[in-house]
Amino acid sequence: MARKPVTITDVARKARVSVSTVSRVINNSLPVSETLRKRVEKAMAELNYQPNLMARNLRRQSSAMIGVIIPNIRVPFFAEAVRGIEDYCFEQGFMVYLCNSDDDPEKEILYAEQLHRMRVDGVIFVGAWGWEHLDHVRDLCRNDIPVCMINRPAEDLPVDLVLIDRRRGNYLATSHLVSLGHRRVGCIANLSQGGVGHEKLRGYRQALSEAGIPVREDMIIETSPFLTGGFEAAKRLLAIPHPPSAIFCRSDMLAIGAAHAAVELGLRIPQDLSLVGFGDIPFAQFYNPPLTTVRQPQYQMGAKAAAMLFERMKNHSLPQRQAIVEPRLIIRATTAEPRAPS
Amino acid sequence: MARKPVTITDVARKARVSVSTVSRVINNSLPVSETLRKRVEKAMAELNYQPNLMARNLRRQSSAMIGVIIPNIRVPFFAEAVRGIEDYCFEQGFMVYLCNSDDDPEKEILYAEQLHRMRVDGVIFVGAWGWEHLDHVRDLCRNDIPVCMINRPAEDLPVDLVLIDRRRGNYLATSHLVSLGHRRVGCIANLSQGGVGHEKLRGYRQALSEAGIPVREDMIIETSPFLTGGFEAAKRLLAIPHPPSAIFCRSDMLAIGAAHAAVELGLRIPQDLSLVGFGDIPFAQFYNPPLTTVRQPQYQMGAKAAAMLFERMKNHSLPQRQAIVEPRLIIRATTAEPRAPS
DNA sequence: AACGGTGCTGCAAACGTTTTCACGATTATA
DNA sequence: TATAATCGTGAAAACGTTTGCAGCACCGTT
Repeated sequence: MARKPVTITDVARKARVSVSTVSRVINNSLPVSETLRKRVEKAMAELNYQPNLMARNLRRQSSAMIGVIIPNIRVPFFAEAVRGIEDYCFEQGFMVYLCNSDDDPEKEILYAEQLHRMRVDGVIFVGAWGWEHLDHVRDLCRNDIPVCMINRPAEDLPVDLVLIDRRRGNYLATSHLVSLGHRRVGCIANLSQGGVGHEKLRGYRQALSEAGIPVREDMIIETSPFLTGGFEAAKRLLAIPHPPSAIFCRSDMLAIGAAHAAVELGLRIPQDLSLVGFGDIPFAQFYNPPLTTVRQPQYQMGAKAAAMLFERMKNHSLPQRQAIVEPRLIIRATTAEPRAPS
Repeated sequence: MARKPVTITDVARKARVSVSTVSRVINNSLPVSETLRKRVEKAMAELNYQPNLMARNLRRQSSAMIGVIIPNIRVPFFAEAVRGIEDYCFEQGFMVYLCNSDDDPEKEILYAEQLHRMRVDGVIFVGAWGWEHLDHVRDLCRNDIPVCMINRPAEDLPVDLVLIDRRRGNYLATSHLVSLGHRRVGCIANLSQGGVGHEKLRGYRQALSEAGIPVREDMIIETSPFLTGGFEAAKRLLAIPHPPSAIFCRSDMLAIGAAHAAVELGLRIPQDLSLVGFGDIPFAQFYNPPLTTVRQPQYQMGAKAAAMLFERMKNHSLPQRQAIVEPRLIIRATTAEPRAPS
């Protein structure tokens, strides 16, 4: 029962060498004779010594740790991206500190500060929240902490960006629906993606316009980014007279929520209602029927972000860089021609 | 552009006081006159000072941080439990350090060591892996680091346990199926739950026995804990002559994978095949058709574990304690009477 | 035989905090 | 009026590492 944690000094004493020597064999930073090395290793093993990282990092002025701020780990997209980041960092011998902001700017700011206090070597923000709240990011930059963002704008700050071409994704999804013959296609978007104004849903609007279909604003609904959000939005959408025969949902979670609503209303998918999601989360393929969706290479985006962050950690004075990844339409079984072509 | 991070000394100099005074206003540990306090606060704000946690923790000999080791954040059950832990810790002003072991004992050991090196104030293990690999846990105990485990045995170590009554859950699920009239009830379990030997699936076996149905070992399949695992297992199960008319899956992920296999085989759910899962993850309710399952209060289990850990942190010499939570059967739409009663 | 490497080693100074201790000034008590 | 308690403050010693510097022994040159 070790009451007091064992320190490097204990090891040194036990091995009858100086602490410097112990330190050197731990990090093998400088050569040390075979005899002493053996003695030290033996002592470390016997004492079950684990170096104190707080002390080491304090001295080294670096934490070998990066912070990741996400809205919510429960959302599969974020979980996936996090794994991409993590796996990359793990290979580099870095650890990642994960923070759930719950889509709450207050919490995000709090965590950003906390990461600063921990003196992490870099921070990755993923998704949600937009340009309104950048002060805390600016603070990080001012303190020379490298930052990278996934799917999130950052004005002119010297931070790296990994983005999916959302407009193209929206376009792909919508034009798939109109090419099937749909004329009334609705859209469900979540609020936290920074507004739904004209320039935001451009891909959707463009696909409709190209087909000569006027955009109906009452068929565009904003909602919360969860299953229930999609559920409620779809209920509303399907309640209007001459409801849409197809709905494009800006995330798979929303699409699945919407599907649930449709089934509850006695509609069959895809015969009575076509649905396309966004993301291609693991569940999408296994949904019944399997979900047509726009694939977003989440894991890769995470890994890419980590890679860019590391580059910036090596050279702090890089200008802003962007990596834009291409979405891909995955046609499965929730889309079909409309029943009675309208 | 602050090249060198600002320290407490900088603040002290700027406010023309000693570092001790600054420290005291930060933590308000001791009274300090109004004038000085004002000066210090002003200086801190102007310099955008953030205390260095590595230094503080080193000095304080505590990190205000706990570690959580889970198999995989992508599995909704774990994500949910993590949130329970996190929210509790957040209230207590603690941070949590999250580690994905990927069900790899090597990685788990590595992370346990890392947490030890970081001198976290406690560790929570959740799920997976069993009694074979407890050495690293034992190490933590020996070094007086409090430990709590969720859904995982721990022999006689002085660690707290939060368990769901799995046997009862299995029993509930299976007897629901037999009470509907099913006589050929299969079972899909994941490997990592520590063997499937006789005592392990007791609830399932008991429910069958009570109904006078012999247990058929060829209708019990072990597989990987992912969607694909359930998919493949179900394919095998449904390929045997006189296949089961109902399958109990020991997790919702498995059940959804299995459902996918059934649909692919042209079977309708629940008419041709009844399915019950375990966990009641958020998706279960939104699956099509909504999944009958055994609810496991994941979030609460996480929160409970955190609470027990904190108690142990206050008093390190507690004996082992257990909290056992009750499962509940949630009947939805994937279970029905068998088509042709067999 | 004196000299410049070279290879290991230990001493001691950081790293940025918190906290014990002592000290002077003020106020309360005898 | 002396003495004791109280209050606010600063100096300095930790906390457990890493690392620059210096020393010492040994080696191979001149």
